[in-house]
Amino acid sequence: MAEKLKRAFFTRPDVVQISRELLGKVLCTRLKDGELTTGIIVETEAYSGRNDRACHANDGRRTERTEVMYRRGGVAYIYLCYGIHHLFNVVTNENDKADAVLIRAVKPVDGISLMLERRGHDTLSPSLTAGPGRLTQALGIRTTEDGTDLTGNKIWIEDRGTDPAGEQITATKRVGVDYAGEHAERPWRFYLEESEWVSTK
DNA sequence: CATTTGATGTTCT
DNA sequence: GAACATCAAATGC
Repeated sequence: MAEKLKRAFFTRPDVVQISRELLGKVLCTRLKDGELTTGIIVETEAYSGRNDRACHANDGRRTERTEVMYRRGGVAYIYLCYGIHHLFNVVTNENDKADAVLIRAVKPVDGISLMLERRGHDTLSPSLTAGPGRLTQALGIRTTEDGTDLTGNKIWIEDRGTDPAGEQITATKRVGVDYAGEHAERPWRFYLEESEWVSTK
């Protein structure tokens, strides 16, 4: 039943559509300790490398940090936010088209005890994985995994047949990008309306 | 409760 | 120096 998403899913050109389709998919990690941790994606945001001032790689901006966004879809773009938080993005589109989807929240599924340990929590609550900096800590994702191939066996995404119905999906403006002017108003953030595991509503 | 503040790497001014 | 795709702890009602 569970099927790992293949390269062709990520190399498609419409990052906004991919962002919507990632809701209900399962983000999985099996890192150094060898233990599986997973969560259902409940909140995403789309960023386009062209004509989107909210995107780090907008209009061909190339730095050491943004270089992986220019690679072929299906790799991880992980960067340090505010010097503290490791934020995980899925790179999409073809080579030199710097699009990406930020994963903002997941609902824990497998390896919950390890996720609690990584976060220093005693009990299960939305603060475990609701938020882009929180879910990466719970899943053990760090900037050292930047550029990881998502068709490999360290970080990947599965379709377990848990896709939401269209009416469960809410589209709003993206969080924390007011500096992007009119582009900040685009409804490029998607989340599952009835989920408790969304960062903010 | 709500609001403020401290943490701090990368990028731009 | 300042700003930033954030979070948790402290402070103020």
